[in-house]
Amino acid sequence: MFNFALPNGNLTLFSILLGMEYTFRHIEQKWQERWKASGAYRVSNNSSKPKCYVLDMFPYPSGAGLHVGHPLGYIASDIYARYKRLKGFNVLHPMGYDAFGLPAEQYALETGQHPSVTTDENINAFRGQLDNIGFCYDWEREIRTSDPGYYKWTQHIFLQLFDSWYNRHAGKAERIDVLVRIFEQDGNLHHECPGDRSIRFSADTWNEYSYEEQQNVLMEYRLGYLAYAEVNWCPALGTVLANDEVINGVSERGGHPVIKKKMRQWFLRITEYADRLLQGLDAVQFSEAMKDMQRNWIGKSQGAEIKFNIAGSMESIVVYTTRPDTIFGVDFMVLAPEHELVDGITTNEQSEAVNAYKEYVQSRSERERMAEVKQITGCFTGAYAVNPFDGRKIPVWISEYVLAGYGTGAIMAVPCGDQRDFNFANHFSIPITNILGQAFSGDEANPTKEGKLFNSDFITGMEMKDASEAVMLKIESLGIGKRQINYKMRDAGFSRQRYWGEPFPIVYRNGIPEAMNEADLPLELPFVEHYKQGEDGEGPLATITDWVNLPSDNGTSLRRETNTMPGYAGSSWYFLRYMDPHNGDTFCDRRISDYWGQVDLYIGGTEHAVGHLLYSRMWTKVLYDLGYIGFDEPYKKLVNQGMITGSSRLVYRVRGTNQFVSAGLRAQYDTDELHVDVNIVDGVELDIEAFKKWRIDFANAQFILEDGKYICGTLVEKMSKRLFNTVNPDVLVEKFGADTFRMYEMFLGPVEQSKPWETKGIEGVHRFLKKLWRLFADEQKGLIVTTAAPTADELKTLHKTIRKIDDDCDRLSFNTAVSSFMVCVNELIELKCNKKAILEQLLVLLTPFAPHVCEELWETIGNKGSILDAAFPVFEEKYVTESTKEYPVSVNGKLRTTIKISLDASSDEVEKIALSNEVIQKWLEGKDPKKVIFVKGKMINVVI
RNA sequence: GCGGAUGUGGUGAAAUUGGUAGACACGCCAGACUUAGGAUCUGGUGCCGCGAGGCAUGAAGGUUCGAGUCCUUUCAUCCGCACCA
Repeated sequence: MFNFALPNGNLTLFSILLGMEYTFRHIEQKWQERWKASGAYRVSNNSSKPKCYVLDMFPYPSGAGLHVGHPLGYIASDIYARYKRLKGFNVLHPMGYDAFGLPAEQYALETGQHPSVTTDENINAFRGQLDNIGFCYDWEREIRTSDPGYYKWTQHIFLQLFDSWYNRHAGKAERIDVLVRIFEQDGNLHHECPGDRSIRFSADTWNEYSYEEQQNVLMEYRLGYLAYAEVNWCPALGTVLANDEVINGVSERGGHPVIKKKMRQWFLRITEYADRLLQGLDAVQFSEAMKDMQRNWIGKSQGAEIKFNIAGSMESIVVYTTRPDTIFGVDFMVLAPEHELVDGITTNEQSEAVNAYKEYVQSRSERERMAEVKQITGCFTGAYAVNPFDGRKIPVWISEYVLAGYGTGAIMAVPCGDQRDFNFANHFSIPITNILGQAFSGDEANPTKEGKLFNSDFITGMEMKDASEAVMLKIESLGIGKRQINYKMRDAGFSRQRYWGEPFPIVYRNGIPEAMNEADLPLELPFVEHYKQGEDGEGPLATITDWVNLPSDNGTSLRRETNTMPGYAGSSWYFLRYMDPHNGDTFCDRRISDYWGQVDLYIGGTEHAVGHLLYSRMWTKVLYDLGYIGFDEPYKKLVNQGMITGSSRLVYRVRGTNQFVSAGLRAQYDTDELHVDVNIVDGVELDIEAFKKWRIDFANAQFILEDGKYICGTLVEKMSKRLFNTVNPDVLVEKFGADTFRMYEMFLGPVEQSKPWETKGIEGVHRFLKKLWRLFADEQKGLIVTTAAPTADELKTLHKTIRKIDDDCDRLSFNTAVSSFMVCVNELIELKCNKKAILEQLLVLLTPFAPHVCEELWETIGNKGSILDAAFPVFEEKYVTESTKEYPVSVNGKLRTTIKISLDASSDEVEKIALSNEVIQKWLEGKDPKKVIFVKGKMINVVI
């Protein structure tokens, strides 16, 4: 009885669904189950289609779960992945978890629960929330950095770093045994030691070195190496603290003092890659802002190292300066308080003051040291350095604004050209030499790099740029210094005195680190009873003595490394593992990484601008150099999603009472401001009953209302549980559906832009989907789609939309895409269009955004196969071409009227029409126009 | 301190190449339908002005026939800064 067509082409034969309603939850669950059962999102590594790799920065599964800010980037990448699939690409779109980290360990310290247990729980909760939103991830490729099957390969790659050095001549990483052969033949004469430039040795010397001496030298070359560095040590807590956990020099928990403590730790020699990391930026599509941040972080500068002798001493100080031309303006010298020469040059009279100052600096964080401007601190050492050019004696100071890690840890201060030096000189009454002539006012420094020098001996009268070169040549000829390129970037600290991270696959044999046998990987993280740190700042692993100490045969001591790797270890290469996640033989088969290649689109937060991105770029370059992969930049295109801030709601309690006054009336009372859960506020109107139930102490609250309502105050701030302004996506999905939620997140604004969350507007998007639904179905009549031929207007609407959506998706401009869908549906309603030919194309366009409802309607109107693999509609110009244009006509640039004119009209004709227009006539007041500007298809401007 | 981003109606925003500022929504106002409405539909809505018109894209200048868009100066807010992830 169903196989007859009605004469009017109406498809009501399908309308067994009489009373068809948009039951979004039912539809979404149905399709999520079907897609799962059919493996709709499974991705093959073998395909004749072009590939596209769309990646999200994977989340750290925190206990707080997802709030609406998290999925913003995931939704954008999901839409893009689905769009590319419709466009005929084989799309890799995976997801996983950055599962090692401090919060889980902190939680374990507090509750005794093992981090692996809480991490699993958190991951399950995250997964539930992610699934709810309907992402097209291929979950068979899921990775977790804390999974031994994953971190086995993190350890493996670390060993490759340990086993490599950077050959500056070849410009790439090479194996350490290559270096050993070089040393055996030539010593290190042609390969300056990156760790310590003073290390020089010939082949003979090398061959005479003991094993230990050789290993020590090699350590100065390795890309993964050991060195000493300071950590935040909190004696009261017996713990090393993250910067995060230190606030104003004391521990966040308990407020105990924190001091710097030197410890032997692992580092990655990322500085060897500084130049390639800079150059690589030219070949990738990151925002200029992002590239600038990375360039700034790398901080390449060209300058000179100049040696100053200390008067009356055998010591000399090497300073680094980018302005050798200012050498005659040097009025004092500043050493970092940690500089190794400080104690040696300090005079007896000053030693007490210097020691006191050094103690003060010990308590200061690096950021405080750099940011402090109001308070100028420093201490004179009593020593004087001698300017190598004019023999002038200049005082040597120490101050916290000079950092030990940058340059040589010593600067020559030129107060007339550098504001910080100027302030310092002023504060300590150090006389200032003027080498800038009129350009220096005496009131502030002038940091100009253009102009002639005064009062500068042999470079007086020279342009600064030329003077720089002249001084450089002189320094070199005198042998008191050399040209030097410096980087602000430092080698990356790679040790954490923590439990919940990757153990290092390193064993110390009599104190000398050795790589573990690859066959013994992974070195699994052992279970511990407690998460307290070992003695002297060692990680918790140090407390498991029978794990740390290995049995040894011939009296040698064998001890494991007790630190673990930092959070960014696992995330530095995870994009490779997704390609080949189950491979037990290698971290990623070369053929497979050759197929997938670079990540085509990487979406994540700007907070990773420097750290994670630089580290993973470096790892990629190393793996490329060593021949494991065929490309040396991991991410071809990077987009940073903006942060969604919370929009908090405030209530005003009259001080000392349990009475709450509405926002508009609060000025009349003395009130305290309280954050209220945004989920019990509709817009700004408080749900009073829900409020009373929210917390026991509000059960008997009284209210002073305006117009019968309680209106809340609003405040935009960070989204955080503490401020009761988090919104759980689950709640919105339940109420409006995943499709609405996805589209609303996109509708909020450009993906890259930060914006406050406002739940209220979601109804507009939900209304849109209901309107879309009603193009297909009527609640009484059921399905109303017809097979009638579309009209020109309908085709025009459709094709305008195809062009816009295609373009917007390509540019990731999803907010404007959603608007275009709304415009399209509004127009189709206006046209009363229920035609299958139009609507099914619209469904394909929309399916990346609202996959569930589109699949449902796709099936309902009788299509076979999933809409996920439909072909993206093809735009045809002929349906949208116009013959006339309503031109805006301005007089002197101000819009006065619009006139409809044929697009074929010549400029003479257009001018005639415009000038004869009565509105324009009025403005002309009988005069002749000076000129008429006509831009075809755009506008007309009459200049009087 | 250094670096980055953002300022457009009551709100989120649009304006892709210098060419009709405020599309699309939220909210608000008025109306229709309804037993009902937190459903649906229709109309209106930047500000000032009765109107003609004027004023409007953080502020001040500039370039241009024409500036939200380009240039200079400036103010405000937010974010990052190496052990949070």
